[in-house]
Amino acid sequence: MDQQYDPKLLEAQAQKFWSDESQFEVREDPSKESYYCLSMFPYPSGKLHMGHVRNYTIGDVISRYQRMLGKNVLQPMGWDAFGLPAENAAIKNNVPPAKWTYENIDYMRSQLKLLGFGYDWSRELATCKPDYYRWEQWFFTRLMEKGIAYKKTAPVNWCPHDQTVLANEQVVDGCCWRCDTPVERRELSQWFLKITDYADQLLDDLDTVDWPEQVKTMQRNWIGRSEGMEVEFEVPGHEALSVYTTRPDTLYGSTFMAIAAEHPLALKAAETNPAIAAFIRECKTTNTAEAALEKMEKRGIALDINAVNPVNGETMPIWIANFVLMGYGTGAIMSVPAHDQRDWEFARKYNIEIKQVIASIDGAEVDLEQGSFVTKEGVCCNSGVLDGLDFKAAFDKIADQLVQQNKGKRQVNFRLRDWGVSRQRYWGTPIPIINCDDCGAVPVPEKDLPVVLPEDIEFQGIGSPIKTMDSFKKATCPSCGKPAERETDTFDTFMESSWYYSRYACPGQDQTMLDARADYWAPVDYYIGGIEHAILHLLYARFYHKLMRDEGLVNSDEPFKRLLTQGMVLKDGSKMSKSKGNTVDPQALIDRFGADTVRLFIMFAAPPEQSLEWADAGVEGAHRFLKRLWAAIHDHTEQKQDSTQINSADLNEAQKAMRYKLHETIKKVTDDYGRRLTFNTAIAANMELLNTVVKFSDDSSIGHAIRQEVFDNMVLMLAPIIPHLCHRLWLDLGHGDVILDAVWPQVDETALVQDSIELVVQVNGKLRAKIKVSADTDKASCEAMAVNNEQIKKIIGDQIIRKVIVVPNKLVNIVI
RNA sequence: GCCCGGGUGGCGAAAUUGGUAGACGCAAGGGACUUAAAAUCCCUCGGUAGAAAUACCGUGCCGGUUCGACUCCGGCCCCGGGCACCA
Repeated sequence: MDQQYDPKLLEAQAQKFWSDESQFEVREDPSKESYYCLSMFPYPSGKLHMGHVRNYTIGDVISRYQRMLGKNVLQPMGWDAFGLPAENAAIKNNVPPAKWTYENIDYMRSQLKLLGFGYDWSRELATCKPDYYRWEQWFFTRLMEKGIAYKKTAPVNWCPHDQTVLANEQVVDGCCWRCDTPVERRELSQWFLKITDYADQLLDDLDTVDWPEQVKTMQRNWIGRSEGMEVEFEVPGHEALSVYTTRPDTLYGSTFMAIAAEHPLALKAAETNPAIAAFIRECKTTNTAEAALEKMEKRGIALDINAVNPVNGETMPIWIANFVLMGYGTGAIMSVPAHDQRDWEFARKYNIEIKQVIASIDGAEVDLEQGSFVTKEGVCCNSGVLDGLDFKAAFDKIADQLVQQNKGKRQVNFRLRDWGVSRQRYWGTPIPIINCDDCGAVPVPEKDLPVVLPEDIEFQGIGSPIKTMDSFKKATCPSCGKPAERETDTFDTFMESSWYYSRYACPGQDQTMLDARADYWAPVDYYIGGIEHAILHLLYARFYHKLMRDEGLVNSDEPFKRLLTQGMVLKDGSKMSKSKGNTVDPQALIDRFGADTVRLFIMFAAPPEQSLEWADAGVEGAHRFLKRLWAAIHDHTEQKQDSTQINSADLNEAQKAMRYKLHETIKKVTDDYGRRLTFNTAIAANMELLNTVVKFSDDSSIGHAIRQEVFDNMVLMLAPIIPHLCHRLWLDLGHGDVILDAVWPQVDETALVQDSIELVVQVNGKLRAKIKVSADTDKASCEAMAVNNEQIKKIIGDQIIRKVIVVPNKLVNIVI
């Protein structure tokens, strides 16, 4: 065995072995339990960052652990290759997005290989390749036929100077990031998927998945099911206004209506009122992002028309307000300033009546000078027939009355909005539509798919090049055969990332989107990725899975059985990012210390779900441990000894203690891997075990046998985390098999039997003494021994013992 | 603004079901080995007081429940993630 731990050599050897032997290529095998472990695939941005390293190390550790439990483990990798950064790079460096993307993929793939991740590379996919996105195009045409895909107008951020659509990210302080021109909101006709049709299923099926509760809560809140009423407000001389409210019990306190700038009533008023027209123009200068909308100053202008409150016939002014959007709901709301903070602020600003209709439950005075009174715990007042009723009773009473009078209906609403999938960009999947003057939007027939995105293009400044490319645009209507134009918008990249997990199961399949292999592997047993994807990506993928199920492509309801959301990698307290200039390049660390050190450190620094504070110095500590492990096993294997059976009955105290420590560690580490997923504590436990075994100086043949047992198990326990080193150490410890398929360590319960335990003695909850007692001493004896302990006697003195609490095998608390 | 998290030594963290706060590691200080350095090994290491034994204080802040609270409850402060066209 070599004297020095040489990670470069040893890692190259292990990786060559895995690759030559195709150790990670798997096939469907009905005789074995399958385990599909998936990490969120990366966007090929250039090179790996620490967040990737963390994500993929977690996935690799889980995969290797599951394999040691005897499962048929699939761990694939691919590239979320379409997206905005490629276009930005194209503009900046004058390189086609395709070329830039493929070069990044090549480099990042080589980095993943250096880190030793056990991927089945024969299944690799990139979403920008036609053999992938053709099925997405085909599926979209199926969704059109089913009416799930449809067209409507929706607002986008528009830069009037560059004449282009901007992503929210490209709007900085309300202005275009390139030319600083104030951004406008503009309505465009776009494709949508009816995710709202699946809102109930998406909500209900959350109960069936083993996900972190916080992620499920976020999704539930995002879907936002609410029970309320749609209420009609008459507007004399105009069409009635319909609004949705979850608080019909406050109708008597509604003192004004607010409508969106794009609302027909507003547009009509603008024709004759220049002030209103100007206000509407101003309203269009807000970003489409909800956060921006919520944070902006709330402003409005009154129309000279009134609505009629359906419960009491009172007239209410109608205002145009910049915080009401046409696209969400009906574009009109009823405002109750006394019991809604935003309405309160608006009413104060414009001197609108504030009328209290909910009284506090204990009758205490409500001060509406300071702010609104927002509660469901209260009873109605100033509300005619509702007076004295609580929320539920008032809701039911007014609902029944309005339904009877034909002025409203009960309605369940969702906050969730349909998924807009059109993007006015180049580097994405072409939407497979031909727009014909006579036939409208016609899907491209299956025989003509894929609609291939031209890759050999030049970026002429701003805007998608295919929008002006005749060779792409000119088409023949599949329906009537007349000249027509191909759709030049592309899909939202969330489309590609919504089904890639199932496509991994079907490599080489060029006849259908998915085949029977998808159901052997899917649903994914463990999905690992950043917490930043907790809502959008995961919700869209869940939706897509249900769409595929309803198309008969898969037979499960949910794509991801279990989910692990890893925390972010931080440096100096904030997220590592190029713009902040606080990135750490994993490559330099791999070059210097080897992949095992990087993997070990990143798993040791924090539990997976927690954010991880990067510390360069800690990496050296991880490297030091590997050197110590190498040296300890080296020392051990140098000593030639005959093999001896360990007979637990014949061991001396030190030998028993050593085996106790080993099996206690196996028990803890198995729990850490399998249930808790706290790899940091699993590593710490093995560090303790190493510290213990190097102090175990027993030259006897039994001592040697115990050391062999310790090292064998230690290497097995660490193999998923530091696979290269353990691959080598396993051979050096004399094993002829491959550690990848070795069986996970088993606890020897007889080694865990203890004669005596340490009992903690507290006085008034404070630790005052520790006493050694034989295991399973009964309560009364524990109490007697504690009270008679010299140390404890001194503390108690002549004070009276009021109570003694005994927790067997743990502690005694004496209350004086 | 709304939704979801987090806050423990000089630093990363541990304490799993309400039961010994700070395991493990980093940094720092002292020592051994060495011509020297690196590497390695040993010791100390939450704060205050003390030579020490020990005592008191200590898990963002304020209050509560409990024999006992980092852990449970109420109220605040600060930091992070998401908010539908970044991925």
